[in-house]
Amino acid sequence: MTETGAMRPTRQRTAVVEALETCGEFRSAQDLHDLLGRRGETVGLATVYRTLQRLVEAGEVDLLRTEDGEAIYRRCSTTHHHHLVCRGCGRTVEVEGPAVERWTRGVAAEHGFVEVSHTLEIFGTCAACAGRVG
Amino acid sequence: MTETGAMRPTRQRTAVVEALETCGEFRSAQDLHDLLGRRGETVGLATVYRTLQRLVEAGEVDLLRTEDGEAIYRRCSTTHHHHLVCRGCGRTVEVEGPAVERWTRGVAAEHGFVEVSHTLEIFGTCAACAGRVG
DNA sequence: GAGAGGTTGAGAACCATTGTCAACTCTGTG
DNA sequence: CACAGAGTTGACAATGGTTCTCAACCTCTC
Repeated sequence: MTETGAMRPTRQRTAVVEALETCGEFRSAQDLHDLLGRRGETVGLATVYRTLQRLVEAGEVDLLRTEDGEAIYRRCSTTHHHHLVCRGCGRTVEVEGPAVERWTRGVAAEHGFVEVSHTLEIFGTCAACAGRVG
Repeated sequence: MTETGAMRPTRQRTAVVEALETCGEFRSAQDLHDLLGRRGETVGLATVYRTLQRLVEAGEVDLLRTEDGEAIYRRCSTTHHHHLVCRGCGRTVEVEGPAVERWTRGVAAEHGFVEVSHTLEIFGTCAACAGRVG
């Protein structure tokens, strides 16, 4: 366990963060690993997973799951927000919904729940992808 | 493909549905398989998975994912709804939020997205569990 | 530049889930 | 009832994402 340990700056970590930075969309760990390989930056798959895990814990990266349970990651703003994600190309829009936040808190309180958290993601097909197919 | 094919009533399917019915909480396929085994109802694991899949497609069972991506299933009402789930005991409350539905559709439309779907789950600690600990 | 301890990577291990396929069960028909 | 045809089952293999293992390797400090 390295609860509070500093995260040493290594070539590999820099590479992973950079990869996340450049491709602004949600990507799986394996995608990022491939992407790094094609770029010439060899980083072990295990290291990619470990680094992403750390970043998620640190709140610097958002983690969500596709419909079949695969984990996908994205560099995001650190304020609380949700995502509108295109199923086709992965294009992502960060959205905020104060009303929704209020609603969830209200519902939870109404039923006597405390320590409330929630997940809310919107999936759809963006205009570009919808036009491309039929 | 059995798109519209009728679902034949078999001992195994009845058993799975009954198992879901009796334990009202979200359970993984493996849990249900074990549960059936202990009950004396032998049903193959593959069959449990297949049956659950069918039920989800038919909208008779709700599927959601734990934080580590495992699929869990629950017999639910067939109208569109979301869940307020207790982290401690798994107690589940079905909730509806017309305003949220409207909001998600609006946000999606605003960004030119079509074929929109969304996931929204609320996690918290219910009054009983909160009282029990600290 | 030596020591201590975090970090890496190749491959094995894990584990939920899905595929395979021969045997089996239903249901409708003659 | 026998029969055919189609859906269903289950033991087991195969997949595939993710984590573990552990010896070799960096980084930092003194």
